[in-house]
Amino acid sequence: MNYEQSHKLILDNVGRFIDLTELEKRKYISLLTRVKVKKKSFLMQAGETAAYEYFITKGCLKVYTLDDNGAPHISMFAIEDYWTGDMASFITREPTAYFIKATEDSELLGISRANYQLLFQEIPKFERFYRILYQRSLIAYIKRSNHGISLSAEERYIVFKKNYPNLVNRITQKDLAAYIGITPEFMSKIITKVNRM
Amino acid sequence: MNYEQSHKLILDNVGRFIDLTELEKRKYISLLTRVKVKKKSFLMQAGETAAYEYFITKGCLKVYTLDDNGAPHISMFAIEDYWTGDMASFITREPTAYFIKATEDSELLGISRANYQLLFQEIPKFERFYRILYQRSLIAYIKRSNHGISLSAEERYIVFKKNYPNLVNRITQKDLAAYIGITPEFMSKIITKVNRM
DNA sequence: GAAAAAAAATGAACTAGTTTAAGACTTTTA
DNA sequence: TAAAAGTCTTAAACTAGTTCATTTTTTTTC
Repeated sequence: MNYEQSHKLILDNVGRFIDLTELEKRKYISLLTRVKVKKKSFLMQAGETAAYEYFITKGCLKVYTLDDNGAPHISMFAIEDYWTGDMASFITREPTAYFIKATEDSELLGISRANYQLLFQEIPKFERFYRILYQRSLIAYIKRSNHGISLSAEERYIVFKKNYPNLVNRITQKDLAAYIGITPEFMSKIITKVNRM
Repeated sequence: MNYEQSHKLILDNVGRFIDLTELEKRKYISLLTRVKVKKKSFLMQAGETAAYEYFITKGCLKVYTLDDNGAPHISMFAIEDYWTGDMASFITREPTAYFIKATEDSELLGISRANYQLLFQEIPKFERFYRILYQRSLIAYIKRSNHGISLSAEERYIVFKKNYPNLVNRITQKDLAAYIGITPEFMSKIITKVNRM
């Protein structure tokens, strides 16, 4: 994927909520850093401070923590046209607890902490963009945090499959289990059962 | 609680992220509606469209859904100095799935959908206020949605008690169970066990 | 302040999800 | 392209959390 294509993708994404002039578009693009991550390599590791927030132009990554027993808990899969990073660490500068690892060869556009602040000074419209982006993410997370607590594992799997039908085929069952919050063994049973229905 | 006190509370809350002139403060206050809710009565019920977003100046409310079996799942407790409502319904105008019920006599300041939009036109600084408010809420919800999936009920209780030490004594064990995502019977066992430790 | 209603505690029988282990299948790497 | 490493499946024994039923304690209401 070339520069022009990836810039078009991010400008389209931003364009859903705010209108930018040509000059503003060029200014915005100039604040972004292009990043490539090979499959199985890390974009971020626990202990680091998150220096960037990322927009994915190609590929797929998993964002996860390791619990006290060393078991992974995936908090999101990030694919093309999605944003990722650890916002808590990005904002507070405290070390992150997350790993972000590419599950496919991926390409991203990153914005550094300094440029993120600069962006609001130079193009205040971006306060609105992020206000709306965070508002929508919040709605999605409120739903997910309720589902996590009130649905059974089987129901969580059915909801995930319905919401992200394409993603199911791009990730391993093991990773899906770490996202749903169950063991790979039980994930295998659920999939067998649900497909039989 | 009189008008002046409740206005001071909300202006202090807003003042954490943006600075307003006296004129802007008066303008903002003029866009708000004062609401009182008696203990056990509803601020919102499933099926309605959320017409307001609320700031609580006094009291405590629970935000919950009822599942297919009629069992309640509490998604948040809202107390003084917190914001509540159903943002999804407020934004999309779709009917809400939530009930919001006062667990104590409560007082709130509401902003209507029309005034919320007007606010951004009249005082664009509020894009920034909400950008930061939503960003922080998002960080909290990401954490909660991960905890819901990766921690045991006992751990979720310990985390809740640590994060909201005062709230624990203001709500019933039954409501806490509906928040933690377990039965009241198991909640009772966990509390007995944790207090024994 | 007595009666009624709701919340909390306890226990026994049950179910959803875990653990451990082993074999079959797939993907990666040299 | 063979070997190694990782993923998926299956099954038996286990644990966290549920369900149902009963009693005690606390709160609400008139």
